[in-house]
Amino acid sequence: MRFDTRLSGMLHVLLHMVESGKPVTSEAMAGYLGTNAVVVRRTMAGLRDAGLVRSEKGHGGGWVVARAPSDVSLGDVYSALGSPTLFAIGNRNENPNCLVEKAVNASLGETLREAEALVVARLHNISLADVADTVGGGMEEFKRVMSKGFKDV
Amino acid sequence: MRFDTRLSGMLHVLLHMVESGKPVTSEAMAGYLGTNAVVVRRTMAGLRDAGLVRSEKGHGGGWVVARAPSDVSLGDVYSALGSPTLFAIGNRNENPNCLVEKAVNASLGETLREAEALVVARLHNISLADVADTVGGGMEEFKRVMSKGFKDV
DNA sequence: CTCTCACGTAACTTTATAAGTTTCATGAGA
DNA sequence: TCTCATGAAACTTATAAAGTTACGTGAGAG
Repeated sequence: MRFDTRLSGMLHVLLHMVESGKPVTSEAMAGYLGTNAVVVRRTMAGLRDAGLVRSEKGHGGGWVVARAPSDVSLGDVYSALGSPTLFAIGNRNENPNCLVEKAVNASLGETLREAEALVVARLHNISLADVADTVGGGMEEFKRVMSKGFKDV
Repeated sequence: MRFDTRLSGMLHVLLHMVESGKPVTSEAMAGYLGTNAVVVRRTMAGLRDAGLVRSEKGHGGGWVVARAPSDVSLGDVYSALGSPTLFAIGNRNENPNCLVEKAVNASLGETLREAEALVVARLHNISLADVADTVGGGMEEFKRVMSKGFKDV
């Protein structure tokens, strides 16, 4: 299975967008991620539909965060991506006739559901602002923007 | 990504092996799983190397569980499979230069590590015997074998 | 008005990996 | 010695994220 890095990637560019304070183009974000602008647009489309970001066409256009960073949780971003499958493992057959397999599914399924609930709860409890606060090193401009509060550009 | 069902599949056949009380062929297990005997052998190889099962060639051969079902945890089986990747999501780049990406990795990584630890702990806390106890419906032979304790065939 | 910038989207290719398949070798017992 | 069963190499298939190509649309700049 190739491993889904959309959440990781989108969080990365969202923080750069907050840092920038002005519209960031798909091309620039593709640069941050070492990927293609089309991949960025495709993935950002979910966040736009969820109201987390807005996009503007033309000169000076690009993407901006549509809410205060303290009001966007990692869980919001995860949901906006369509709540992609969290686990790489799982039950072979979700509706087996075999009683033994049903027992295995129940046991394994319960464990995974618990872990999923934990992850989703944690993600909803961390905001972009929280992550921004943990960015180390001389990011003065970043801290300036954050300390002044978010301006809805 | 195609989703890893080896743990689920192996637990299923292990319980059938316990139920049977005699060697079960790869062919029979492939029947339980709706798959191919070679897939079963390939996957069971890890459990054999970990000492959880033994295999015998020739007439009357097949696979047997090498320990008491109460002494084999789901975590043991997971480890024997090589502790396959648990999550379908993760960080894009584990060793970024970008400070923003480092902050994202730390935040997301911590959440996933916590959930992974929870899953592994839970799996180590459930034995094959525990799962067997939850098998519902008229599995008299199964219960008989379990109540008599495990015979090292 | 038109040129350029930037997003929107469809359609296709690439990549990684579990799963599945084919084939042959080896060893155990009837 | 014939059959059964595992062992293992080598190959194909399936799937979904990621990557690419190509073209359309709307918004400023000049």
